[in-house]
Amino acid sequence: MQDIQSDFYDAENYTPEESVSYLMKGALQAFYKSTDNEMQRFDLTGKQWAPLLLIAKGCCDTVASCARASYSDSGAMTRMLDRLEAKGLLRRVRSVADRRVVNLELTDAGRAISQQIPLHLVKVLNQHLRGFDAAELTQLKALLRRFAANGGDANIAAMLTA
Amino acid sequence: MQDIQSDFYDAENYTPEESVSYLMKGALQAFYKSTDNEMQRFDLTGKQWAPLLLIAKGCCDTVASCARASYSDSGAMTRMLDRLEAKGLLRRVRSVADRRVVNLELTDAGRAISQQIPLHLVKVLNQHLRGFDAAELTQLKALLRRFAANGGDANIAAMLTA
DNA sequence: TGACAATTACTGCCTAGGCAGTAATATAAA
DNA sequence: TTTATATTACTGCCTAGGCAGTAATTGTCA
Repeated sequence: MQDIQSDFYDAENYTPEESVSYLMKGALQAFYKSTDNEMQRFDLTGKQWAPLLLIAKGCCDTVASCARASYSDSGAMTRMLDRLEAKGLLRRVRSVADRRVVNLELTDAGRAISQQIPLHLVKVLNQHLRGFDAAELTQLKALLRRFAANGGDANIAAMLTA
Repeated sequence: MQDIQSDFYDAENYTPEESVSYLMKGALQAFYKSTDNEMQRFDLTGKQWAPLLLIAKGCCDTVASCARASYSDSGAMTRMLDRLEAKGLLRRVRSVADRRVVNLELTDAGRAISQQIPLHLVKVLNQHLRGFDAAELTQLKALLRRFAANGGDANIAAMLTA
């Protein structure tokens, strides 16, 4: 069984400016800067809106499921939810069906903000996609999905439990 | 002057799974997981190799320039360099030409490791690029550059001083 | 020259996340 | 039922980074 794939990068000629991971970091950094500016109106940081939106969209309703949806872990998510709970945007409700589980519910204030978030989030996304055509966006999303899926065993395991 | 660009995302139909930023976060997260595994042999985390490589490649030689090259700030870079200095991989040398500046030099140990880093870094990159063809990689890099460049004024200002 | 602005490295205080545990609970296998 | 395994939320300890402020130094310009 022979190797049919080509190697794009080699150690001798590596430069950060041509590294796809370096460019990806720059792109995501720019996006976070933009969301941070945009979400200041809600007294939210550039990352705190994400769990709120995931909960509001029904993508997750427990600490563990929110952590998985955020590519994070339950420890980090516990503390993020502490901050959001301290701001009065959500509350923890111990599940009666499974007493290990803490169910997450948005408060009225959290729901009010969550309804506004997509408006400003899509504004940022569209801003960063200025000059793109539909095919380019589709292509970018597909390439990112393939890049992520090509991880090691750890990532595959993470995907299986997601 | 009319708006000639189309909006790809709208608030009503937004879903995380189709969001390019969500996919980008997942892709970069997978990459950091891979580098973290790969750099354990050097007793380095998935992020500590980056400043070492930037210095070794001559991309930066002061705290401020390393911070800019890392999309970071001088405060965060000061502490990152503290950790690398504590590991004996680099040293700080006060500049005589400009006494505000601290020049960064790799130690022998730091140089030895830095020479090995590209080998393992390109292994990770090529792994995540499995199944890509050359055109797709070129396209991905170009799209990421455009996405990053479409930031707000803050990002433009950051680019001008970079 | 002297006043002012800019830059550099650093610090404190905060948000954010990874990892290895822990106790409580649930599930599966014996 | 008992035993073993898995899952959940959480905690402590660490790395990592953003932001505002500081003192020292340099550059600019009146």
